Amino acid sequence: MADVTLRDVARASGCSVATVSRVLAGTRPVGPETARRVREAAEALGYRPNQAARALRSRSTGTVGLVLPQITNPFYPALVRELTHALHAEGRAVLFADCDDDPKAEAEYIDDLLSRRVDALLVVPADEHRSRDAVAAAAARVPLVLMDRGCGPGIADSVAVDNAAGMALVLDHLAATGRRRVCYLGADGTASAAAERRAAYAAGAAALDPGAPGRLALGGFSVEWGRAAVDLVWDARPDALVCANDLIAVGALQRLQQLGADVPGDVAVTGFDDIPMAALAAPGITTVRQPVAELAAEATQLLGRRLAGRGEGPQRAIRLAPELVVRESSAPRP
Amino acid sequence: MADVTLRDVARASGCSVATVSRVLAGTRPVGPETARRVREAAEALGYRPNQAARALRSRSTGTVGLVLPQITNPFYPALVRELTHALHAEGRAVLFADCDDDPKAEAEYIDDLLSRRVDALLVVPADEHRSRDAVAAAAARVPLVLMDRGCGPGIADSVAVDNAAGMALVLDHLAATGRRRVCYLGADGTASAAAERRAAYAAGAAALDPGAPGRLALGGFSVEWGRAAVDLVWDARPDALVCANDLIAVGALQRLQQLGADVPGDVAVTGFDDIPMAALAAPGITTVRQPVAELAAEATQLLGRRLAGRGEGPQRAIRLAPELVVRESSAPRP
DNA sequence: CTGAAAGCGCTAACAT
DNA sequence: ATGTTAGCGCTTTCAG
Repeated sequence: MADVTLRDVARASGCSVATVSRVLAGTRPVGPETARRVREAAEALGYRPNQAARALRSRSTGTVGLVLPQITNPFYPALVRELTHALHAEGRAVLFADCDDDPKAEAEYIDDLLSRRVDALLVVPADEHRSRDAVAAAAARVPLVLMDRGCGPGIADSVAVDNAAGMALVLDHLAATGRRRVCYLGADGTASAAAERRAAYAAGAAALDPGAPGRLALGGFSVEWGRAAVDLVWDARPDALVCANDLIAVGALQRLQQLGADVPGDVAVTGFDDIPMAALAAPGITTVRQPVAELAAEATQLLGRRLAGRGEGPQRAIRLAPELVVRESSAPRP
Repeated sequence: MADVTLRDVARASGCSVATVSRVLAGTRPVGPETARRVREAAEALGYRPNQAARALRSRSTGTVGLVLPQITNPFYPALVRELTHALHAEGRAVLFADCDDDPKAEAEYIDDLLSRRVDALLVVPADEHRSRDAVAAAAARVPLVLMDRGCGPGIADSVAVDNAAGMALVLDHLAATGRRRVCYLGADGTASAAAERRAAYAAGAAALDPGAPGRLALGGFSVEWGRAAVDLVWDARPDALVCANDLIAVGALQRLQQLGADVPGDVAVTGFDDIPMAALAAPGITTVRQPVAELAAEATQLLGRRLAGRGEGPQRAIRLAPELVVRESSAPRP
């Protein structure tokens, strides 16, 4: 099945390749009768434009690169879904790379995507510091939007949830339902999500109890850490465990169950992100829902603007307000 | 920052573009001294080959399309991860599309990927029947491997887990641990995974109890269905619920908890797939682990063979044996 | 072993 | 409104 090209369509419709190109790309006005003939011929021959040729000539592939640290992190599938749908709706295709939390692999993937001439890049950086050089270099070549995590100031446009606002929602809710001895089970990394949530806890927890800001256990964003962290704070007799994300909360719940603690009777547990598991845990986990669809829409809009405006304009850092989802894990005690 | 091209490298290294191309692509022998000069010049100028041009000329983009029904289905992230890693290891890039369980969108994405000149396609078909035409048409144009689900016989190479073997592992395990009144909570679709697991249950359950093959509730592959299905079979006083996948098992567990049934004391529960949630549920869910990395490796190998061999050879349907993962949800009663 | 030259399929000036 | 023509950057004959 030989590929049918513009020439073939031109021959079949009795006009020049330029005209055919104009009809199919809609770049310039064309006589209605000619246009019809061209379209019929194209249809009849089953013409499919060769995007490689188009890309070579027009210096635009209609493709954006998406670089993630770990697709298996349960927060990302929903983000990928929304991003790819938003991008596809604009006729763009998505080149996907999962760098497995390795900044070195990340740099290589970014490089490869650039050499494949992506029009733009969407990056969730693997590491606040070590991703920086590669991201900055890439941002100098194509429009680039950072998502979910930052990697230093002034690097590129960025879109993320307002972590501080989310943590404030949690603390307000716990205060309103009578919790006072709160503890924070968090992550110690420099990743922006970890740092911002930690800082917001420290800033807001004092309103509940003067000792609260100091009651924290810092580890990683994982279920295992959630289990381990409970043991580190259990002696403090907390009545609420504020977790930096849902995975930690799931782990905490498991360990509390082993210890025979009643949730929410003895202690409330809260998470962050609202991954699917948060709703399915027993009890359901009160958490902060990231507005994933809106994050994706903002990111693609930002890209669209840069792509249209030749990269002009000041850098933007967009923060979207999250929403508190109250479930059983923080129900008020009777 | 103007792009540096082969010409620039040629000029800088004092030889022709042809020679530079040969050095960088390694297609033909080149004098060692010239090669060194070329490589140095390329390095110094920061040369990056333009893949669009390369693709246009060589009729190969080094890109494969990956079409999924739903990235938010918790089984797929791990598969995507393994597939992209395997493909990247061969220097290929991955164009990703999520068709949201819609065969029509799936057909459009496949079409788009084809016009972007992917070298090959990896497809998890959205629907056994309605995906068929688009997949068959695509398979006629590029090497295509079906994964996880089929879509009719004779369409393309395929790689999937051996669902019948997996179900047999579950039934053997339940028999060995003294369960007799088993019920099946399954999916009614024509999707191959649903049909094969259902058939394997029907075939194998008779060995436990003559009535077992008839005790089944059929719905969808979801948590909600798992919850609802328990009520439909509860009157039969089952001592084991065999679920068609882990999501159903999670739902069943939730409903059993509400009913005050003890798992595994009163009733065992098993799943299929071994998604992350299966390990994290309470109790942990006994399930059938799909060999995801091996599935990905087989699929990429199949593609590689077709890509090298110009599409020759008989169609292959590869089935990989799964592994039983025993957790608390099916622990023997004391 | 190396260079010159011919395109891959398409779009964008430049003509008409 | 349409046709002609010149490439985009690269690989690949074909000569030397």
